[in-house]
Amino acid sequence: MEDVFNLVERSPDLRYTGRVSSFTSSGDRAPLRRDAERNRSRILAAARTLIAVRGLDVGYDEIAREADVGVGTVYRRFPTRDALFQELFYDRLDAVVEIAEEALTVEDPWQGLCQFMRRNFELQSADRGLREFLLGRADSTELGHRARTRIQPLVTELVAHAQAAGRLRADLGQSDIAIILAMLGGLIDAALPVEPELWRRYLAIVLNGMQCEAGDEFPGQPPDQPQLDQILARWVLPRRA
Amino acid sequence: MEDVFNLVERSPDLRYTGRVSSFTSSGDRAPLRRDAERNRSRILAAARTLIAVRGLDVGYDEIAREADVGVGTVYRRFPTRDALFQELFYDRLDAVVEIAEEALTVEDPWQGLCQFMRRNFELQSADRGLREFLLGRADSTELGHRARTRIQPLVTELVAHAQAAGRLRADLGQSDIAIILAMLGGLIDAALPVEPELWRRYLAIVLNGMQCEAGDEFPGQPPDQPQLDQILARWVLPRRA
DNA sequence: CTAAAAGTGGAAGACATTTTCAACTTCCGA
DNA sequence: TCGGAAGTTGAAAATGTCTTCCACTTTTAG
Repeated sequence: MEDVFNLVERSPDLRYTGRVSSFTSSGDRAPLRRDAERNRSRILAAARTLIAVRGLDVGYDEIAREADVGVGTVYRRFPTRDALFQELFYDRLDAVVEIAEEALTVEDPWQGLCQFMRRNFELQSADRGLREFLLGRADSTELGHRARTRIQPLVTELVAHAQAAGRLRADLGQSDIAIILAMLGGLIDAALPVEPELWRRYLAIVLNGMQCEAGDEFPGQPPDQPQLDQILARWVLPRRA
Repeated sequence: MEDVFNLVERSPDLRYTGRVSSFTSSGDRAPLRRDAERNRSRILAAARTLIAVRGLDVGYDEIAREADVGVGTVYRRFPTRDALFQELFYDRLDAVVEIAEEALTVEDPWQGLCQFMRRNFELQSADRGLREFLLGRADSTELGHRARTRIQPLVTELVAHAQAAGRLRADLGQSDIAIILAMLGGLIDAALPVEPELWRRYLAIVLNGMQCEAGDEFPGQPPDQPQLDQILARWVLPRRA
């Protein structure tokens, strides 16, 4: 049987592997005292671990405890949550972009789209914070905006190719993909500790439904950009600003 | 074009229409003083409105203000949130059951299943609290348990019929329906104020994917009962116990 | 080595919400 | 009508976070 969705083979591991702060958007910040730099790294390491497991809502006090540092130090270094997220997720964006670019090189454009979605979830399964960030902060922060402008065109292209190849239904748009990613993201959150691979099943169902072969026209339209932004911004309502 | 999903016509309105506390699970409680009874009704009415719009997380103080009653009164009457939810949602269950039973009488079993899902969302669109209750409290409370034992067999039957008719894929189970309902429920939450009917589009996609005609076998298995319970219980993590 | 600058910790204050309770009010039955 | 049980109220205590602040420590430059 042809594996239409390419859902059985696993992708090469894309989890975070090192490099805590070598070069980021704020890589040009004023140099810190040696002890301060050390603490900064410990805070980032602690935050990375905690946020990957428990999401964006972990308290500063908990990060401080894990990093073996006072709360005040965390506030001094990252006065806002967004400053922290910026450091944490800046380079993770490249991983997503890479996934999309690689998917564009796949011979069969439909397989490419499937692969993009699959790898996306494999990446996000390992990092709840990243998932919440990409969904909930879609456009509200500097980094969120950068994420969108880098990733969205690639998705649009993936969609167009798959449609040109006659495999993806013509009445689907780039924003439909975003919505579907968000829908399945919710499932990952809920199912992760129980059955971490369950999303593959429902991704397969959805992909099956997106193919050309069968069915009537889908009701409604793909949401336009402002709608999409609003919807995504509301999806994971972050308790803490 | 045949309207496979029957997604265009709207169902008759099933919103809550009256009867604040005539007979419920605790309909046999000791009689209250007249003023107490009146306050109780006002609290329930206020809570119903607020919770339908804003979800299960509205504070007691806000309910009290809306009901024009002291906070203490709310606590006296409903010492736990679950006691309140019990009153609020007891009869809403019947609406869901009714939807399922009606769907079972539809001639084409596939149409029946589609209709069940569609009406379910129409009901839940109007009541965010109900949605959160049905998802998040799946089995943790008395009423939640009752909900499951009443609704689940009906869904199982709907699924079996649709499969016997050769329209629903054989590798789908009752619990898959539950997961899909939950996935789309998340979308409703996010999209309601922006584009309240958007869920119809993605329901159509999913239903399309669930039909027999195309595609390989779906990976994995439908989750079993304990898995499903855990997953649903985690889906909407309620801030307040 | 020393002094100033930079950095630190964590108690205390601010805040938002939940829960209790003692003084007060209303209702019911005799 | 009246006594007392039932009910109400809202201020205050409890709770759980988030954020600030300053006396103290560490680093660095000279």
